[in-house]
Amino acid sequence: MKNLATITEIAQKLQISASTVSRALHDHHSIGLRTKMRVRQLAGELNYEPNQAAIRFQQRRTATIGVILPELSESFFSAAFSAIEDSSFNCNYSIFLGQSHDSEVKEKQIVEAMKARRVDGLIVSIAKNTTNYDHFEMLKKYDIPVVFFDRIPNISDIHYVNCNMESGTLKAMNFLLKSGHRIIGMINGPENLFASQQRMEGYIKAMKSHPLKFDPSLVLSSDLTKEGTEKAMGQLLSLKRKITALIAFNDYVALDAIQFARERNIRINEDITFVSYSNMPMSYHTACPPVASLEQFPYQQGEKATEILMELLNKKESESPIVSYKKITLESHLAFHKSRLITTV
Amino acid sequence: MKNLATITEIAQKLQISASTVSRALHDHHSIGLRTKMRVRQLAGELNYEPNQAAIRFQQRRTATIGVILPELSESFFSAAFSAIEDSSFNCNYSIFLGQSHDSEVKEKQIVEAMKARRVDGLIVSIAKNTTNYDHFEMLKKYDIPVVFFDRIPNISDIHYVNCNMESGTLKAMNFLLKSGHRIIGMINGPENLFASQQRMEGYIKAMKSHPLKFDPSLVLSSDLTKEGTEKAMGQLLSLKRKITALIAFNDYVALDAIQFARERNIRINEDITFVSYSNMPMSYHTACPPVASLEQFPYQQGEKATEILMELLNKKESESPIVSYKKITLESHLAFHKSRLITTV
DNA sequence: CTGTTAGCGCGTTCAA
DNA sequence: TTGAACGCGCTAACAG
Repeated sequence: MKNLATITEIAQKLQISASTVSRALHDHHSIGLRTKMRVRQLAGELNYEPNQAAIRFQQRRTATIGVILPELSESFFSAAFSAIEDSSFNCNYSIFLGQSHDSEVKEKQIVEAMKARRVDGLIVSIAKNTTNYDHFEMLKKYDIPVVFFDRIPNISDIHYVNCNMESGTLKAMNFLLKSGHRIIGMINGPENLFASQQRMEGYIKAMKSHPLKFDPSLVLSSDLTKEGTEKAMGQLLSLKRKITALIAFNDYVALDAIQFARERNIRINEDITFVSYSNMPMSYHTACPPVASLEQFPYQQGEKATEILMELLNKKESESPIVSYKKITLESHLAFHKSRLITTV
Repeated sequence: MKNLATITEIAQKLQISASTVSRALHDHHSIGLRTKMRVRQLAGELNYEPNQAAIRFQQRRTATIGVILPELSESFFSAAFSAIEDSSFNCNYSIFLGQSHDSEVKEKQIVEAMKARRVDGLIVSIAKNTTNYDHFEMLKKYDIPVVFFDRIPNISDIHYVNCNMESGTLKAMNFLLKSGHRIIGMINGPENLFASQQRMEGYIKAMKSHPLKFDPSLVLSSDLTKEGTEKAMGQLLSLKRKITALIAFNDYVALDAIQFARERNIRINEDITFVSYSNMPMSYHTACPPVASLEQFPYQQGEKATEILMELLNKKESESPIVSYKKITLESHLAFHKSRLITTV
């Protein structure tokens, strides 16, 4: 059984030609019912399965998409991946997955590897420090479409899916402002991320529209490491203007900031109210979760990204030139942790 | 640039044969230095890259391994995957990843898809309810080696890497017994999992060797859902013999059990001391983590599994028959959460 | 309705 | 040191 049956083998045994067998198996209209039956019968007996390697080689497509993510251990990304996996499974696409671990160098290596593998298309959430996009631009020459999601480059000629972090931040800010907070700190992410820029804009707009003065010293940025967050938090706490609320780049940053604050005997969500992004499920079990977190719909983002990519791949087949870039932006929404049964502190 | 350069193209431009080009690029000894240089020069100019689809088709190998896991959102599995990814990247293998989401049906589908894709080998951690292993057995006929890790079937003719959960449980039990606990409950996992059976054995051995009577009513099993765990926990709490310690199948089960207990005003790690398995990093931020958790070394398991698979794939090439099954068992070790700075309750 | 032929890109004999 | 020929398994254009 080691040597799998081939179309030629079936053809020989049946004393017909390989192409007839091929057509029979594909239910081609011009094949006689009798022949079809015979072919299928034998194919079944021999346990025939098409050699996809041969087909893909011949068709010049791999029916494979590459997915590049920063970190699977972050629940946002594992959820997004699940969506991509499910969607592409339905379309009979397989997935090559690579983690950049937030390194631009690794990201480039993965892109190279995927290009060499001739993936049909790519779905990407960029590393936190990626500032140069040549490795993606280069793919255009090879006709490999790229769809970005969530962590998207701040350039215009790309396809993407993301969440509107500006309006999201506005929602978070309005909630805090309505609760009476006036001195609101922010630990933002790396400045090159579009999502960071949007958070900043949202922050500024909220302050100005209230209207309050925008104090730039209240907005710091973390490199998303524990140390980076602690440094930012330390700086914020040492300001003369004492913050009564803090917006953190995401739930992981919030966790680090909260722990840092607790170690300094700050009462979480009393002395300082915390709000963050990404609404990870684990927050439910966490000692002191932020009061609220902006839901960013990882599953939906993954689904949409796959959808767009599939569209692009179909267009490619029909040879019509790509006219425009697909851009989808979801509205995030503020999720409160009221469901928590356990109150701590 | 859409049409990539081929070996034939280079050959034509250089007025030599394709095979010469092929050999030149492979640094074959029998090619003249001059020809080699010319070929490489032009290959560089044309941005030639070998068409891996063609090569793999011709070599009858895909240089791809399939990885099947229950859930990427569990940190144990995302860590293990990272290891597999890193290791196989170094060996120039790509990875098809599929999540079973703990469904036996989905698992079978993925195996089918991977077989159709002709992966060279498979690394698998089985779904919690998988009791029938035919879909893996069947792969032997196709000469596709499978290496299991962590969640392994309880059958003998397989390759695997796992942690010794019997001795691990012994360690956990001895810790509890030394601390004075006599009535120790256990919420185990599904009984078909070998790891569950090992936990049970460890539990019994610890009790008997102490010596104490083994009370079967103290050991329940959860289907690993929140509801399943709560049901088990409810049953344990309603026993006449009141437990003072509990061993949970893993940190997620522990989280659910702990929350259930808190809702009933049980003081965690005072009224009941919790110990669990898998030592997930997030426990650090958790409201009431178990006192200790057995480290199961996901990264090492992933590494070892890949190593074994690579060995098998090399052997396959050299046509020597597989004589024995590779089995690696790591010793787990009890990790205490003393590093936690935050004490709750 | 079916067979013949050709070719996808590459590596690998065998011959020169 | 090089070239010609072949085949991997399949599909598709062309020819009956």
